[in-house]
Amino acid sequence: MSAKLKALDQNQAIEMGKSCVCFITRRAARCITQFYDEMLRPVDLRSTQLILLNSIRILGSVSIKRLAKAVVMDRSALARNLKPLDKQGLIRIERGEDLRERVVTLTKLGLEKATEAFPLWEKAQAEVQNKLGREGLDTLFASLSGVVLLTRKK
Amino acid sequence: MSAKLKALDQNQAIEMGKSCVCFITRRAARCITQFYDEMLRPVDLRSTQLILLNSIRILGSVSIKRLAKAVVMDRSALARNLKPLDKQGLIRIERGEDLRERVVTLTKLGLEKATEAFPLWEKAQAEVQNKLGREGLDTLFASLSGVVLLTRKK
DNA sequence: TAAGATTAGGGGTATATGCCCCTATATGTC
DNA sequence: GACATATAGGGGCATATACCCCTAATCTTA
Repeated sequence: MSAKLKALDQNQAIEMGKSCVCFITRRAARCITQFYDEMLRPVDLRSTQLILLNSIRILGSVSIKRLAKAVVMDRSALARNLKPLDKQGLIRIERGEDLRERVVTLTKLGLEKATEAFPLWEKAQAEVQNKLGREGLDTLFASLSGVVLLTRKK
Repeated sequence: MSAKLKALDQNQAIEMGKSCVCFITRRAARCITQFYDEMLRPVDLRSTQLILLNSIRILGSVSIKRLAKAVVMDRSALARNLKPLDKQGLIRIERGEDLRERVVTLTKLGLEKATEAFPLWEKAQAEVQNKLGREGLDTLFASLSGVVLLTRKK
């Protein structure tokens, strides 16, 4: 801080509060996460966890690195998020052929869990879709996907 | 789990992976947060922290409860998020007239910090806006605001 | 093939976030 | 004014998330 700046005024503050993409996106993520979490409570899974189980279901046996890339998440954060799933026996984590790698696999129990969760997810999804309308949902997706692609490194 | 369900198949899994509003929103929030965080690094503030400082700047002295409502966040989560700001002397937390309340106020240092951060925020914001286009940004806002309003309790 | 470069993960540290339950304080009612 | 109720926060617990740095394993190249 070299030159003395004119202090942030109320108008600037309001502009930031109203238009900040980071704020609005995080806020929405909080709300939506709570909503899905609530819907998933009967099967004792958080939405974040279902997302991971489902991603593993899609990818099959997959390294941490590749899974992290698929869900666009920091590797070490992902590794930590996998721990509760491992502890509950929903996934298995083993050394890969390449000994540097850890390979993550869905267990039988994990597949069952995802299977139970699916209809609940569908219901949550349907409600949100209902509220936003088909069109609203499409534009939301387009915007958010755009954001991911454009701010993502590498 | 009473009746035996048919196991989640690949198509269902892919549908969930592609269309889950929770997933896509969280993913976008992660990316955008990283982007803003990086831009704000020179002033040693995280985007979440700037959002809070700015909200306090707008509201003036404000109780935890009211601030939480303003940013649509869990009270206790918010209280915790305020701690690092308090520790750095950017805000002050005092008992209110109503002794149940804690009143949060921006300090001189906090205002300075927000002031320094503002141009960096503007730059980040401009870049995102640039990428999405004015229109894209507007629809994004409309959708995400809609989501917040509709999933919010009370 | 041995030395250097690259890659995959893990651990440390810090923050962000929510739920539940407990305590302190107010408020409202008889 | 005493008691029931409602409200504001705090603490415990668990998870989510990122960055940095370290180690182990693999790959590249002289």
